[in-house]
Amino acid sequence: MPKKLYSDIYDTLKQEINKQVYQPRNTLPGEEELASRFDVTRNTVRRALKELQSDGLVYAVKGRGVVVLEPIRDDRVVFQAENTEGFEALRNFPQNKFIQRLSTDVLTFEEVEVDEELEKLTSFNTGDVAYFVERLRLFDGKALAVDNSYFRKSLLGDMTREDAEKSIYEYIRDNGLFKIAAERSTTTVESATKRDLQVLDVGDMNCVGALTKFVYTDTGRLFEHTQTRYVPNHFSMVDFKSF
Amino acid sequence: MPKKLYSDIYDTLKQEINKQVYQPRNTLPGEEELASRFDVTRNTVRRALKELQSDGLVYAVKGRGVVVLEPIRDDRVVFQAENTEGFEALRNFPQNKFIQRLSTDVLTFEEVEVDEELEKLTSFNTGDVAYFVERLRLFDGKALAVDNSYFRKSLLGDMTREDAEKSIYEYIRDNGLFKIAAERSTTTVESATKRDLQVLDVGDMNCVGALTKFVYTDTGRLFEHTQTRYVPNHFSMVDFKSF
DNA sequence: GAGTGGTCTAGACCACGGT
DNA sequence: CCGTGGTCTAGACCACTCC
Repeated sequence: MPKKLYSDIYDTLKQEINKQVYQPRNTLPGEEELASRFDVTRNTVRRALKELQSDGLVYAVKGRGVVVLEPIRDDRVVFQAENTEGFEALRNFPQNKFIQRLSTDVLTFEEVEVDEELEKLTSFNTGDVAYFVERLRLFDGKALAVDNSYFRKSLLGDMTREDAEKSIYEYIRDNGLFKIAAERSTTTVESATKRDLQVLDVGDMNCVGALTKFVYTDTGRLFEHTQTRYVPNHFSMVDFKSF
Repeated sequence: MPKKLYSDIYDTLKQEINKQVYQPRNTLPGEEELASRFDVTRNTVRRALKELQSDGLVYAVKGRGVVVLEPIRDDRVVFQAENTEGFEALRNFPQNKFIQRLSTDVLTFEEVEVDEELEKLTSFNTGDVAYFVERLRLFDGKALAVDNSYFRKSLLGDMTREDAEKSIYEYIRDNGLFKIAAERSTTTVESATKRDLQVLDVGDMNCVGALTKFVYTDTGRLFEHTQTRYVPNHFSMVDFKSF
């Protein structure tokens, strides 16, 4: 039944850490010992441990062992875990209690040809045709974010405004076009533009957070460029690095 | 001479991708073929490929191959690559042309006892003694960021204001106290506080970017909590995810 | 010196994509 | 079907930390 051994081990150890079977600042049992406990090779155990480390739960030190890190209390509010994933993902998040309070307005939907300026922004090629979609994201009717997206038409075929109003990712799946492989994003804080002030409920804030995202298909093609501009005080983005 | 085979392979392939020996949207040679080329096992090749993937250069698809992703043009300005690493790291960045234009002012240096409120913020334990350090980061004399840091005293021993004025990380290294293992950070956009307006050159902006960072020692102890508050339009943070 | 994680080899079988 | 990457085994040797 266990399809992937290492992810079973990962789950088990993660639970045990949360239940304090292994306590912060102590080390886990050695890799050899875990290997015999789960009846797998050391390599498989190592793989699970690596995943725990990239989650920020443990940290391995040569010659000492795998140390359980002290936990961090975090009582963030709206939009905690989400992030570079966009609203589509947010709404499908099972743990998300806010789904019903979220909605989307498609403000703009049009075809544009990529010129030099747009090439600089999107990294698409000059001459490409792209869909430009501007979507307003509402929470309890408040306009908290706006997505400015460009999609390469050559990869999407003929898409309609109605498709965009539902979910573009759903459209891609339903038509079996391709799979999403990866995304690269950068986060900044910027002055609010006139358009921001027009469409977003920024209150008396005069700047916005900006999340710029490039998305790849599984054939290596850059297919989407989205800049999400959002009202301060409502979003957060988490990260973990080990050295 | 090659200490780590996989990182040699990683370097080689990375160069070849940049030189367009392997072009965007094409696949790399198969893992087996690369293994025989570099005269290593497939596992070792896979390790190098995994690293390339986490850099966002390639993406592996089962049954098809390892695809080279189309590159992204990016002409960001000040403080490009840096980020959750803090100013210490920024200044030691070899490629950084701005070093000489950067400086730090220690505004506050004091010992505090952790109470309940501070425990909520820092995840330190009530009753701990911590150093509170407020450092202003200047670029060409302009105050672009302020760091509010708490360090657990029990891990640092007797540190002076002078140590903080140089570099706390240097202090830790020189005294052989411990190694930095990992850090967890969250990024948000927040309203500017009175203090922000006092010390930062925000101009007419009324909000700031906030980067909250928890840092661990290699024995698993949470030892630093820093919130960097920075002026809009000068910073960016990059990220890459694959699915 | 004993025990830990880090690197690497040489095999094997499977799931998936394209033909 | 064949070739691809994904998972896993069963060993080996090394570098490091701690006692």
